[in-house]
Amino acid sequence: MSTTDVTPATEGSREPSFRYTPALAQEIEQRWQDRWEERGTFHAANPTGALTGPGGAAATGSPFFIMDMFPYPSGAGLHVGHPLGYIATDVVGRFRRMQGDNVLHALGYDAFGLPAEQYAVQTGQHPRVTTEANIATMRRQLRRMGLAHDPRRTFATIDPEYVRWTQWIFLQIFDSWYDAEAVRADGGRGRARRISELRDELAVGTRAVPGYPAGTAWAGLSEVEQRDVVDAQRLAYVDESPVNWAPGLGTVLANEEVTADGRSERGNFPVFTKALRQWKMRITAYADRLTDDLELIDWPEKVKSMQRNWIGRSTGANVRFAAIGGGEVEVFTTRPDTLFGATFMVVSPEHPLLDEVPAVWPDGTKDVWAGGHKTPIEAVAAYRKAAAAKTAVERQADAGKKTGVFSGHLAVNPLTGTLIPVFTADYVLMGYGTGAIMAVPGGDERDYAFAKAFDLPVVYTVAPEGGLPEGFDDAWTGDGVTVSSPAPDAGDIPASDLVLNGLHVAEAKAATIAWLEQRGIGAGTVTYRLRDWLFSRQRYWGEPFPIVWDSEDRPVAIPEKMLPVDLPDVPDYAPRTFDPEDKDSSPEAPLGRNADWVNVTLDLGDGPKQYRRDTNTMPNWAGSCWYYLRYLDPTLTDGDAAVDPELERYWMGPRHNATSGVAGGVDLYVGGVEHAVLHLLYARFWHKVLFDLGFVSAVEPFGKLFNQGYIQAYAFRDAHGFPVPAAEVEGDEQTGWTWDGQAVTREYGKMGKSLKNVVTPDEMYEAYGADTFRVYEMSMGPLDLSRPWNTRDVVGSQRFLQRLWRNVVSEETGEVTVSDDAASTETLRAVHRTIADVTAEMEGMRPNTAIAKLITLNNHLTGLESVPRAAVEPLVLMTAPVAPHLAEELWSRLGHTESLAHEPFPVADAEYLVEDTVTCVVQVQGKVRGRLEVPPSISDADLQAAALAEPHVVKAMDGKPVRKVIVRAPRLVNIVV
RNA sequence: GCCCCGGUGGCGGAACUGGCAGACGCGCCCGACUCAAACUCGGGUUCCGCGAGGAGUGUGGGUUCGAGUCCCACCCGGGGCACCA
Repeated sequence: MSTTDVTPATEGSREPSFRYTPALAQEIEQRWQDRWEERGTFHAANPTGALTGPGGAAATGSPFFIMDMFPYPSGAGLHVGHPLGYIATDVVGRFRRMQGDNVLHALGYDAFGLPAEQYAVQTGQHPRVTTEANIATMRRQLRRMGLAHDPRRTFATIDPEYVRWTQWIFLQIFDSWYDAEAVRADGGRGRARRISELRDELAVGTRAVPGYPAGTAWAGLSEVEQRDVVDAQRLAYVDESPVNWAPGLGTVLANEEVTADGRSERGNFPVFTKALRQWKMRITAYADRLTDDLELIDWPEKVKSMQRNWIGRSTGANVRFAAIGGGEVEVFTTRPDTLFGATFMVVSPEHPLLDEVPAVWPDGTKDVWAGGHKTPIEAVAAYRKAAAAKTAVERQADAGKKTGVFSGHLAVNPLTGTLIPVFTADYVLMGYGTGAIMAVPGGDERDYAFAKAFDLPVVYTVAPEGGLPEGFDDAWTGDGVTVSSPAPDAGDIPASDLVLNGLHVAEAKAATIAWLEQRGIGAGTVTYRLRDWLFSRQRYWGEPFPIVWDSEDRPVAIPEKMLPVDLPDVPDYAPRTFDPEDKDSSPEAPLGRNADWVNVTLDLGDGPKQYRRDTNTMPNWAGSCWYYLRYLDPTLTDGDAAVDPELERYWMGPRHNATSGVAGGVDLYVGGVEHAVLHLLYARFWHKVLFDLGFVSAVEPFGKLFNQGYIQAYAFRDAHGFPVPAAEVEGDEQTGWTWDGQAVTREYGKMGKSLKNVVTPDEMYEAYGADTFRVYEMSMGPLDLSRPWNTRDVVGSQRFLQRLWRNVVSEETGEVTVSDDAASTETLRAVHRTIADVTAEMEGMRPNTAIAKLITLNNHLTGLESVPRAAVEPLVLMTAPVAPHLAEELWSRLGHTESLAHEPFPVADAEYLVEDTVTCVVQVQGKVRGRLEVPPSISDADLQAAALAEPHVVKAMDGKPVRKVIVRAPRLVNIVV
């Protein structure tokens, strides 16, 4: 290309004709974007198949798979905060490509889901129409940013060919069960196996029939009974159980989509617990692996701990307490060692023990226990009714207040033989553990509060930190971690043959569990907070289930050949919503509105039969659970699996030399922290099922995860509290802020239309160009930190690029001004120092400091009489990841005909990294008093002598004798007097 | 309440394993160019002090020859979890 095809910046001013202005930047940027696309510059080469590199090139270099959390194409459009992560991954990807890696980077669209559907309902257009329009807008905005994506590998989760594979994966999960004993490929125990293998084992009798008495013969069951047994084992199953129902949304939700205060994450509607027949996924079978394998991956500790908390594994013991009058109550406790102190029990209001209670209050019932009721039957019925009527919100609000009532049941503490009362109270949840607890008020705050409220005895069994409470004898020798049997005067507790005195908690737990197991009244066990994933939604805009229901009302898989099951045209795709508070309402699926679609005659292998289609759709998490696999080969339309195993092994297989390490997976996955327990947990679960079934070789889908921060913005409000356009506000921190002559107040937070503080990428392209925008976003601060957007500051990035341009091209003539004379040693040192630093900063994903070093070098070149080629070419190459268009343009003007995208990143020459002299700091009493220019190789003794002779140092020592000298040659000497 | 981050100039932020605090940028000040302004370019810019010098990384203690960095206690800000036995 020549220099003459550049449009000079005119604007009617006397600005130099060839200055790097926004207009010139835009021209350069669009030209290079077109060129990249024409040449396929960023095509990533697969090791096999049709997807080759630029010009049909084969795959070379180490595979590096980099990914963003793909966007949701909302109608609102992008603001400058959205692309931060995309620019960051682009910078990393471009850097790695220049280092010789085979970089796979593309972007798809997560396009099913509630907001798209709501937007469509509002605008009266079909969601497919609005969604595709939104995707087109977003593609345009993102292309204009110059992202080095492989354009052949983009897709949307709503594409029929994508839906086909989403449904296919569902069917794999449906066709699997979890064998906790089976050995899997990575050596651990427990994996998904095919349903056919379960049937075979049941048929030959090597596996007992679950849910039936031991010895039940499989052949003795009817066909329907057999199907029910098998269906109950599937990893995707239908189950009637209490689920989260949001009438205001018109759909049921997963636990992960409900906030702590009992509202829907989307829309903030109240959520009620309602028993409904719904699809679930058996994610609980993977609870241990989902916890343990966090150790294998390079993720932020914060996200790992959020997942650990969500899964909530706790180890302890189940203990059976015999109830008076027959039966028993099993409890779960994490502290079996405190069994001595269990002075009462509490069961959840939903606990089956309460279905039968004594007719009269037993002897010893205190008035406060009975709650004013004449009989336990009356008391328990009243309490259960009240508890059932409580909403999650009320229950949350009452947390801490202890309510409950005595059930009339008495049980025996197996360790002490003491009779203890069984209460029911809503602080015990049916959904956790066994729905019953042994209450140890001496060790548990909640139990203590309950004991105080109901006048129950308190027995301490563990020495608290900071000394012994009154009433304890010398058995308490510990420092807060010893346990003991209760002190002799702690209550009417008979002695036991289990003595824990003096043991540490862990030892005491183990001893108690051994004692319980020996007597067959308890066992060590593990409990999880995680519940199975509620997978069906009563919405239109999602993947239909590839399931039909037969005449026996049992689910039947649609054969793979018949996929995808497309969304039907329905008269009305709006969800059936209800009064948000109407908890008696029931979900109604929009897909049920098309009877012709629902009722079908299909030949599923045994002749044409009548079926009813499942009318649920999948949650929008389904599409994001496997999209990383789709990038590997988005053209795959048929075959036996959603991804070619060879491609998966190449891009994602376990490898020790990549950041993803032994677990394999995507090498770098960048996105917001908001998906810590939703998308990231669900995707790991699906991936592990696919691993068990042999479709993928990586143990984990995402080897390295990075959470980028958010770009936030200032918003301004007038005296009435109404937001005013932030762009028109004047003033600063000192003077205060005004808009249209009136004082306004400033606040800091999100960017949004309602706050009138949105800045769009399009505005940035127009006013500065994409490169300046990219450099600004990357130089604002560390990538994982949230920071405020300040349009005022963008000019700094523009000046940097302008100066870089001027170091190569004359603003007056447009001629390249670079000198081919040799560069000075000083300049070469600056260049190679910068190469070393920038490489390190880029490898550490710190573009902000990398840019600072680039600017420093550029400023150095600016000060030279003429800019040597040997200095500016490395600088241009190093700038390419952050400002690719300008770098390409300069590279081309410097006489290179190929794109620099695949040009090797500069490598520092060690010769120029050593200095002739270094500055040695001389401290007296730790304060800097003098400086010495010394050779780097100076000996400790020479340096000490020089330091002690330095005039400022001598003065500071003030004639005092030297007590000690610390020498860290060649950088530092500290003299102690 | 528990857990995890963070607190450095007027602002965004630098500072590798403890070793010159404030890189780079914004803003501001001074100067050059200009009739003038903008742009651009050069210089300065932690605070106090004319100066020598002194103080300084949320607060208070500690370890160390030496602490933004390590330890203890506390304050403030952000995030996560929260009656999970």
